[in-house]
Amino acid sequence: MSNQNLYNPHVSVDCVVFGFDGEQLKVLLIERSINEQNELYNDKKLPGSIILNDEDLDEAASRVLTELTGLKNIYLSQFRSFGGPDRTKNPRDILWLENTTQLKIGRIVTVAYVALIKIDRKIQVKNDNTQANWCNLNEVATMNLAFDHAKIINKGLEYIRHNLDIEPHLLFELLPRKFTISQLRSLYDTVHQTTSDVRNFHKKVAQWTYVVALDEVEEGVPHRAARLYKYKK
Amino acid sequence: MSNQNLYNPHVSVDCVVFGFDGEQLKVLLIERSINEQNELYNDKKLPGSIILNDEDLDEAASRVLTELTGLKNIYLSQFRSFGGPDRTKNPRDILWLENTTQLKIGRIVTVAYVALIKIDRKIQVKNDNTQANWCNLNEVATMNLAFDHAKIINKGLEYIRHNLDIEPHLLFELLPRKFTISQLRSLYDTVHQTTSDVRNFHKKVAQWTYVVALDEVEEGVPHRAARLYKYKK
DNA sequence: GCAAAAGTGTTTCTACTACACCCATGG
DNA sequence: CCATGGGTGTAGTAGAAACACTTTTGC
Repeated sequence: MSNQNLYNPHVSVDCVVFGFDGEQLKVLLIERSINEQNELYNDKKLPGSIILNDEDLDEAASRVLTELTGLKNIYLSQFRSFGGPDRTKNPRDILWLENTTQLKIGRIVTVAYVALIKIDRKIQVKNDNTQANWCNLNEVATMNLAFDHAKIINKGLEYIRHNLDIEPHLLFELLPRKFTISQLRSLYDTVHQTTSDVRNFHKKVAQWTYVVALDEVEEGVPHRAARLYKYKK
Repeated sequence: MSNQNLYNPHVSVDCVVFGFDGEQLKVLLIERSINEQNELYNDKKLPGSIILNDEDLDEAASRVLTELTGLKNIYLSQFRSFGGPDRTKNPRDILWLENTTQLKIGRIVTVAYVALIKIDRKIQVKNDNTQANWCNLNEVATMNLAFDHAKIINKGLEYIRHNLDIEPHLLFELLPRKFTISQLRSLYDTVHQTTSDVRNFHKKVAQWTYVVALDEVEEGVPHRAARLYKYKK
């Protein structure tokens, strides 16, 4: 990526990529190494990028995800921008920025997106020396994160919590194409921070016209196999 | 405002300022004149500004409102950023930008805020040659607006529609300190695009502990005077 | 006394809650 | 045959919706 492709080094996008492993929510983070006085310092950051010339914000976020995962058509929603002057106060972050962009950086305003992906889709990191990992959300607080990325993750989580009430279809972006009611309930309860009654939840889902039963059941489980459902329209 | 105060001319804030006149929602727009080939061209724009050095996004939006209205402690909430490369494709907008900032401008990413103010508060425009007017929301579609400001206003309206369900207190930012249940219902229905039943609405409000009745009634009306209420806490 | 808006209760329906047992399957 | 999770119905409660007449006041 050559410098003249860059729009300007003052605006970036960052993506909070959520996944669900059947038990808890995960977030996709990039390993970052900084060579500081000949000592390697490791931490994590959100996938993100400076905005390219002639690129819309949404396009930039979409590009970041495609470069990172090899996937297209990922659910993406802008939720907030962060631009405090103290975002880039940490000397390690400044060092990393200047090494990465080869430019002198003042501060960066970043536009943050939430992305939802099915964790079973195999992620193929295109970029050679980039490593991405799924991290448990409740461990994020104890990890070292670049810039204000911990804050961004929290705001992103708040955002999907609010929006699942309005747009319940967001749930299905996180589930496999064929899923059981248990999986759906587990995800629903994780996001809503509730514990639903099994029977009441079945009734609720039965009224969701966009969840349809398949003539299939799950396989390879050491107990009665659950019916599979899919999301429609 | 001297140029070295400016952060950089690539990031701005714009404020969608809503008011309520008792009948409908209004938005505060700035008159803009552009001298184009010795002909004056007039249109309107949202109040906004480039971000200053060492200024947080929220601070910038707050400053814009204080400079414009003379008021402090206005409800403000960031809702979305706009950064499409075609935002600054209109030659008139480019001309205006260069005249205003005295800088060569590529494109601008703007962070948009919603502000809610009581329309009875007298607005004192500080800036000499700036004129601000309350415009009816349903006339916005037919007016000439700078940049993508029409789109920003629509997204801002969507935002408060969603958020009034979650934070009903937002309503009181738009009403006078003392208000009648009718005024509250009228505003509620305008924002929700509903027509509430009068009795049911009274019952609903009676359960809102943060709406308290005063020992006062409205004055100067040619019919039975309505009781006044205030918002508490 | 009339025009104009304020204020007030009851019934119905709907949506959510609580709660316990039998079923199918693999080992 | 047993351990594990899958699947089902009913009764009670609380919140939303429908609906019409009397009251107060200025003119």
